[in-house]
Amino acid sequence: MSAKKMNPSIDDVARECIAARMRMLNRVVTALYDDALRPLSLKVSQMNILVAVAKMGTARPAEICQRLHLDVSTLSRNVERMKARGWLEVVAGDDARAQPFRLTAEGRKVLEKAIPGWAKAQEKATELLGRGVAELLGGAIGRLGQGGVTK
Amino acid sequence: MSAKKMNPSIDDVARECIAARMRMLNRVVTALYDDALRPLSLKVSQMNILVAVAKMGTARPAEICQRLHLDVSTLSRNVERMKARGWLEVVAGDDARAQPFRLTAEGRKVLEKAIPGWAKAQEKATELLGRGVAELLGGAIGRLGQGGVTK
DNA sequence: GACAGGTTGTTGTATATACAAATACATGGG
DNA sequence: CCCATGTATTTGTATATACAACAACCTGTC
Repeated sequence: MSAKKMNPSIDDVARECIAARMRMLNRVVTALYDDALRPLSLKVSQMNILVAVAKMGTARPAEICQRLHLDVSTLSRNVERMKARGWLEVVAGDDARAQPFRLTAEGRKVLEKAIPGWAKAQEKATELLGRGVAELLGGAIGRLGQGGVTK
Repeated sequence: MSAKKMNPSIDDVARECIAARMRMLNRVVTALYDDALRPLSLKVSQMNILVAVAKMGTARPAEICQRLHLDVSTLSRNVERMKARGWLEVVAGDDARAQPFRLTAEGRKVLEKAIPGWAKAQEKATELLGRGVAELLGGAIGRLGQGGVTK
């Protein structure tokens, strides 16, 4: 039926575009979590960074970016805001270029306070997306292989 | 195993967070399309709006926003840029508050020139996400029901 | 040990995004 | 007709995001 790879039409794009759907669901899902976290003035984007740093202990920007498929400049600005809030702190390393950082006590506290709200949003998201999509996302991420497609 | 709804830990968030996955893949997938469209100085975000307008003929901002689950203020800025590029034009309506617009000839031309690049990106995205993704995502979107969850 | 080339981050610029507040218009009740 | 209330959009502000250009630093080679 729909054009596979031969001259798709505008209608085909409208009907099939994966980016459009992905982006739309991203907006909806992000809003779900951001709403739940709003009382903490925390957004899910920042929470995800806090989680990554928590897991890594001390992390260099480049490492986080590779894990999250985030541009380094994006992370730079995000970290800037989170340092300003007192959630992250830089720790000197041997390589003077690197700016490795870790959670502060404040950062960990915020992260822990965020979990109940996260859980509520996660439930709603699971219900909305269904098991299939959740698995799909996990599978695709596995297939990315650190820095594959995007790099 | 992993905590269902009782006191999830930071590790649980790291392992399971749907928003994190969705946002990560959104970045990767968006980059796929944006790369393919770069020669046209077009981004997939704008292309999706052009497609929606093309399908609707003449569209009011609020309608598009409902379809795409986009905030009206977001659309307002996007449309502003696309009007400046000569891709969209406003058409007066009976309600003086409304700003219904449609594609210009230029807009349609750009959209059509974008399709081959789109098709290549779509192929890569399909490969990355697996067959049937579009349908899975579509299912979730169907479940949204115009303005449901987000509204 | 100096220089070339690579790596790590930050900064400039532009778009995408949303919330809140302001604006402009419409509409129904007196 | 006028006002109160509601609806459609824009504007102010802040974050998220990426690309390009730059700055700072490391490393291997001669």
